[in-house]
Amino acid sequence: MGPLSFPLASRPHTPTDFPMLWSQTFIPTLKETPADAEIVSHQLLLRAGLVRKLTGGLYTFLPLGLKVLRKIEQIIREEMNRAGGIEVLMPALQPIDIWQQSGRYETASGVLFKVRDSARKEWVLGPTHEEVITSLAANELNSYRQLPKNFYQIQTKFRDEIRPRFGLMRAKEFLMKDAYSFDASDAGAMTSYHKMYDAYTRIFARCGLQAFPVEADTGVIGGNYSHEFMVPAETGENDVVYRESGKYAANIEKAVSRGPTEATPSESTGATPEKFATPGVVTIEALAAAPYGVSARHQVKTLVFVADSKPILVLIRGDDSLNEAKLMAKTGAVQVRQATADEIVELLGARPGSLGAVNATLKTPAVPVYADEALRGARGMTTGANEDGFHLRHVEVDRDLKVTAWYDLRTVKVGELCVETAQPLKIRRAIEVGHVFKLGTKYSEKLNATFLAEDGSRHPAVMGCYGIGVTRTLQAVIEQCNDKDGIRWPVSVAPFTVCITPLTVAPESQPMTLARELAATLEAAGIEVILDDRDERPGVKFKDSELVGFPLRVNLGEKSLAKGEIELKPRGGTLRMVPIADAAAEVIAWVRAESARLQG
RNA sequence: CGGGACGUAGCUCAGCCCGGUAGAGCACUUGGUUUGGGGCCAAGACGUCGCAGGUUCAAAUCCUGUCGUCCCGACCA
Repeated sequence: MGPLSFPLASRPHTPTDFPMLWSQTFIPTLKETPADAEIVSHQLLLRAGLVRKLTGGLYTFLPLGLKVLRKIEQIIREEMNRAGGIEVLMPALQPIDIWQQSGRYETASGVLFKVRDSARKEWVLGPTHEEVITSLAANELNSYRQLPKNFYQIQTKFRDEIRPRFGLMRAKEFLMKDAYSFDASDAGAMTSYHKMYDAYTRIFARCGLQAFPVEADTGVIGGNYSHEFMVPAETGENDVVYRESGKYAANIEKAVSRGPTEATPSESTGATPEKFATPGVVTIEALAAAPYGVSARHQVKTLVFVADSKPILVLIRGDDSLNEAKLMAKTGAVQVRQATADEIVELLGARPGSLGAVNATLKTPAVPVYADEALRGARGMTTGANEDGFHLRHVEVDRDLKVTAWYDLRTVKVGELCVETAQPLKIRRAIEVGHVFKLGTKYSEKLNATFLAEDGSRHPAVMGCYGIGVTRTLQAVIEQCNDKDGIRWPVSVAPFTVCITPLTVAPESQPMTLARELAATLEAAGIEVILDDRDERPGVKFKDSELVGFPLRVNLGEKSLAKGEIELKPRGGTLRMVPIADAAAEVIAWVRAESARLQG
């Protein structure tokens, strides 16, 4: 210790701070499953004493939950830094003017938490930070020489979720890593995008998560450069369309196929549209049933939407369902909602169930009609007559309807064929843990984030944004790594790697003495240890350590110690006896091997 | 915002239909016993039955309202 060494108010842990004693921290495990937790990861979050609910969508992180969160954060930091990210921290409280400038004060109003200060001035709690970072860039990034830059932060986000659910999965307040790249060119933006894509792949692998990139909806911004990182799980809120063998995978909002498995009728009868009575028939199913027997495939479903305040008609084959994300993306509409019954009657003169777009039956021929590609060339179709209780048959779409534009608007179904390979597609549920998105110049233009190029010309920076739900990732790990006994943490994110469990805890007893020595040795080797010093029966300690999910438990009991042995019990693995003298080395070797498996 | 379910001890729940002294298990406290997979025995503490109003001699129980929670849907940068 040199003359400049002095005790710091806050110093790193020293061996005297260790080991962490179970009795000295706070791990309130629950034997029974809390009634308001539906999915296994939410139940285990509560049962293992990681979090407690304050109220719907708001959670307190207890010591163990916080430790896991910090470990995930650290993995994210390391990989973001490795990929050239620069860490910053932006305010959660934001002025509304930048939101008005970007246009999202209106379009995002559904999720914006708004607050007022004592002067009654309005502010928003940030659900995301494009506006803030772009304001910074507008002031600070003025030359192509400063580009590219990729700023990131790990920070609390606020979203006024209509229905928070599943614990941390969808919360009103949650921890997010968000990053924003600024490039001088489109090509540069693509490079930044791919760097983040690769970083995300490594991050989730290091967290022990099986997460897969899938093509994602790009909404009004368009383009093909958006991927979501998905963790397969039945409890997820997303549907992913994928090909068993091969690379294609897409969010169902974006997914495409070669079309319906059964062809659209195209044989002409030569007949012209004929009105027939269908009293009380207001569903596809009813028209398909006796006595009408018009199969769903032979029907044209007519939907009325209000897109950016203007009514539109959307046509889908009767057995298909509309994909609203596609509708918004293809029409460029920012806000789309289904028309109300009153609006529909006003527009078409009939109530839902008898609607159609046959030109001759439209009161207002000027209303735009968007039709799904599957209806191209359709003949012999049946659709509503725009008169309650009547339908039209012998409808030929090309002849009888005026379609403003044809788009792919239908939702892909299981078994349809991959566009590229013609192999059948499958669908499964998944949890979205990350999203990479090439933004282009939408925000840099609106918030004036421009730079001077080498030739003196001024351009908006080309942006990308990249998010990881940190708290959601934590829960996704639990959702993927558990069994009937509890959580099975990957070593990389486990709150403690090793749980040392002396079966008698008298201070001078052999199990406790050896436990302390082993803990010190392991800590010196950089392994995080918790020592279960509680005076509980072995069964209680075993159950608790398995519920919480420490990767390796080391049992020190008088019986095996008498035989010169210590027991190693990997979580979910088999018990192994090792000589006392070899125990530390065996544990270190085990932890190194496990850690190596998770290095991305 | 629509549909459904539920609010009783720290937790899981019974009691409610058919109104009449507030219950069980787990957890907690004390004592004893036990000690390699959530022990056993005994004693104890813990409740304005979510809240407000109404009906009634009498309300956890019936009625109305309200707040909260969970699920399905709508919504979701």
